[in-house]
Amino acid sequence: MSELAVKHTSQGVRSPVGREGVLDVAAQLFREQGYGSVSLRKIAEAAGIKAGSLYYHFGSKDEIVAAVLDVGIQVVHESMRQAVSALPEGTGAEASLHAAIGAHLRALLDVSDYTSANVRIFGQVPQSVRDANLPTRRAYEAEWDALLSRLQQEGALKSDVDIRHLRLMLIGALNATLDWFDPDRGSAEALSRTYADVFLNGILERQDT
Amino acid sequence: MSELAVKHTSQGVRSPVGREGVLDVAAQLFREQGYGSVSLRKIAEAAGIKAGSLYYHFGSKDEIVAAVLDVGIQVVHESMRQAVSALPEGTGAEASLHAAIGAHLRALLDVSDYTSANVRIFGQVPQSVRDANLPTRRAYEAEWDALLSRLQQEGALKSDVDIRHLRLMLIGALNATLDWFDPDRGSAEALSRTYADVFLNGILERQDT
DNA sequence: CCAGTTACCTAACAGTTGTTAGTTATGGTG
DNA sequence: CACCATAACTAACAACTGTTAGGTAACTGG
Repeated sequence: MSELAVKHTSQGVRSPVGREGVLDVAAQLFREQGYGSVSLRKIAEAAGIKAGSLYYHFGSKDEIVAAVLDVGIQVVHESMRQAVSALPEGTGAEASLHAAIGAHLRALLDVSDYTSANVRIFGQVPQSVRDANLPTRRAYEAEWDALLSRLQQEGALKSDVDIRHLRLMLIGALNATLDWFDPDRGSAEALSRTYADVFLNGILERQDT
Repeated sequence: MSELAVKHTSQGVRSPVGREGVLDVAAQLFREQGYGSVSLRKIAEAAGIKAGSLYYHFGSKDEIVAAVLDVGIQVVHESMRQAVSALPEGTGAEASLHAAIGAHLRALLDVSDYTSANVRIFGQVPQSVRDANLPTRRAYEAEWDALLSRLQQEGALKSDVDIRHLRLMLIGALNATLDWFDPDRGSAEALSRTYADVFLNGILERQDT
């Protein structure tokens, strides 16, 4: 069930688990159980190999978790970048933000064990591992800041909101969904509509229209 | 430095660390380092006693962390409940929500190691410990739902927003501040103003006033 | 002054952890 | 066929984990 193990292709060729197989399994375990309670022996067992064998592919546990963290950001970054740049030129602020929010939530909730593992365990890993992940994170944050700044300069966003602050609030709120989101009770799609609406228009009843 | 240890009062009476001293120290360590990397020996050392002695006050490590988690919610619950009920009758939705948000953020960022420890480690502790903390959590969540429902029934909040959803989004965004908030770069007070404004009015530029 | 309670200490246990060294089986290449 | 890189395996290590049993010093009520 949980064994990737040694599969045989149609040619009868022994197909090794390999570095990627280990990372896939590690990302899934980290997402499900957090950092502290996932030992190298658990990762190895789920991958269908023995603990010592992990050291053929990686130099340490830190190296494994660092790789998972980096891929996690890269996936959501690429997803968000692409979603926004695919929009027709002159797209309004509402649609742009909605696209970015949707991409982030889909990567987090639907698509990637790596991204959800990153959000889940980043606060649990050793300082050195966190530091190693920082450059990748900063690149993603810069992408958001660029989008928000652009919208603000176009006059679509209030001029008095601090961009960094807004980004922290937004991504913080999105990432928090990981703690309670249940795919059986709603889609990431629907969620992103709700979030975009609240952030753009607020929750106060108004007498315009 | 980090030793509570055995202090002497003015009468020369030996004052023990005691159950509360242990919990105080444990809450601080959990807040700073997370759950997994705080061992009983670390807690004991920081409290100025030996690891085995912890079992005089507690039956297990789970019992310690469970106590920390419960107190954490109780503190923020009491803080929020009191802030809202202290408002003059007939206070508007904006002021009410601002008070509740401010109370939550102050407990989280200024006041309590217990509350911040709860937010930080809840996702890291064993399932059984999480379950034990659930009733206390639910009571706090119910307090928020009551407030939001009241405001919605008064017509102050849009009628189409789901209360549970809104509460999850709001508390999620507030708790996420723990990951980046720096008391040297701003106050919890100022933060709560920003958050209340964004949630109530949104970030879109409008042409009213 | 004695008995009892409170709050600690000492020393050890069994299990788990990340990690290492040395070995082995497989499949492609000259 | 011989050679070699790849990708595993086995077995052990020292350190650390939560936990337990039994002992001890100090203060308190009778």
